[in-house]
Amino acid sequence: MASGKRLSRDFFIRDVLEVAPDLIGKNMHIRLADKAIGSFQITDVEAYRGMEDKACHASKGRTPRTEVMFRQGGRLYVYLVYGMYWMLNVVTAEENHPQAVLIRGVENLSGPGRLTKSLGIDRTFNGEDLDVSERIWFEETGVNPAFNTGPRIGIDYSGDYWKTRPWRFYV
DNA sequence: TCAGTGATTAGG
DNA sequence: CTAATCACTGAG
Repeated sequence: MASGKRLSRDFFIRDVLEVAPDLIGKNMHIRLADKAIGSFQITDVEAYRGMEDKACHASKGRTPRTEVMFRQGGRLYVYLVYGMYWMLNVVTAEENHPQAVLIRGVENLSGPGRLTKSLGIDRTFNGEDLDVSERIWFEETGVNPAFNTGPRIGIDYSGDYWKTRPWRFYV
């Protein structure tokens, strides 16, 4: 597939368990504080899948915070955790299928909280449309790095079944 | 191992 | 209104 092409809505309107591993090796482009566009290859993601997934915020139903996850895929879901860290997620699937991919890391930036802090991602990115945004989007690269799978991080509260789903994908 | 930090949510 | 919870990080 050609590189340098923006991933359009159709890429994200698929099941999160297809989209999440597919994002490994793709480039995230973002307008930085100095106005330059940075390009970062994605290395670490997690899938959160619907209302039945007890680790997914949408499992508690539709709330103001989770509203964007219920929309059609291709937008960002950004929220604050522990009063300090913004988490960057990409909404996937069709409308009313609340799913999202947490971007845990990109090349040279490990950890979801450190990533957003470094790149200047905050609440203003919540709901951003990845089809048309001029400050953040994803691009095809043509590379498909080998990756590992494992349980998701920081969701011990979700019970034995959900906390052991191997829905983390990382290089 | 554990405190920091404040938005979000359920409940009274 | 109160209080619990939290998809994390860095210090010790």
